[in-house]
Amino acid sequence: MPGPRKLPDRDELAVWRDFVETTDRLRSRITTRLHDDTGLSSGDYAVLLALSEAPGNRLRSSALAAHIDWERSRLSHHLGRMERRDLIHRESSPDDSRGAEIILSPTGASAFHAATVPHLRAVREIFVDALTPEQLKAAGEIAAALRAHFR
Amino acid sequence: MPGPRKLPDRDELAVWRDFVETTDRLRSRITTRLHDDTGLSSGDYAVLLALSEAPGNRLRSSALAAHIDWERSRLSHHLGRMERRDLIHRESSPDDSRGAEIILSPTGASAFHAATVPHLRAVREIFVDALTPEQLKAAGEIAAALRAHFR
DNA sequence: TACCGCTGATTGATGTGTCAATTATTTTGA
DNA sequence: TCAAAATAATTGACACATCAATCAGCGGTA
Repeated sequence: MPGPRKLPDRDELAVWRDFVETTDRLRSRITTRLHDDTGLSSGDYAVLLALSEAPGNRLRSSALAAHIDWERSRLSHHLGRMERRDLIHRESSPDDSRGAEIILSPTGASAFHAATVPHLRAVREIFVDALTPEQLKAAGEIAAALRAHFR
Repeated sequence: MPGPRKLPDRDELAVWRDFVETTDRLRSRITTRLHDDTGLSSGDYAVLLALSEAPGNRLRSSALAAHIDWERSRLSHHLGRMERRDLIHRESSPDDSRGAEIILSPTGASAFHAATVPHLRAVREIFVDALTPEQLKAAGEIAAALRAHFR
């Protein structure tokens, strides 16, 4: 009687390879399309979306990081690049002078607004339209199962 | 009568966001685990796998790029880093002196062999074990549908 | 054979992600 | 009160991805 299987079998491994490779290309298609259409990276888009939804279009850096689930250092570097392009700017926080407030700039707001429709269109064309309603539902369930397994 | 929908609806968008975010984390978990367990990145692994399976453990750079479906420039940069770590080395091709032969080094071969079991174990634990057999099958079908849609 | 275009591969610039170390400020507690 | 611990954020170093530009060698053709 065999013990618990430790390694994936041939079929499971094939599904894994297909799945990673395909989801990788999927992301790459969408982000390339976003960049070509709008000049924004997916990181830019995530930051701008969060700021757009924030009251006053401003967030503490740590709150922003928590909201989009990024490491602080990643965010810091990214904000530096976005600030150079004038998409956001930074102010020091009045209540805690070690904190920084990130503010959506007019340039950033208009870039975001110009990006949203083309981006959503790309999501529909590249992702949603590729799947049947059942497959779309299954995709949601698979994502949920994987997340639940990330103890 | 409405024309063809152009944009995803609320539910479709929610599935999209869940799906990308989750597959992103999935990849990140697996690659972090691979790196921690073995010192290899997923790029390293892909290159070493291809060389291990090649006759004589060597491939023309262009053949390697085609095999793992990478841009040439990406591969060139990556091989430079791998060469510095002595995982591979390069020779100029005898028949066409523009060409480069990429050769698996002993260090590279043993790193790859030491990595394969831990890597497959991680794939099982993080991916395969998270899904029911039906979900795994659905994942394969979703990947196939997405790829088919990448005209 | 001498030129010109094509191909194989590398390079440099820039953007991105991660880790470890650092700086500045606030909080805690003896 | 004041030194140590905790917190907010940045920085530097490096790996990685993509794009455009470059370089060397091959091959066809006038």
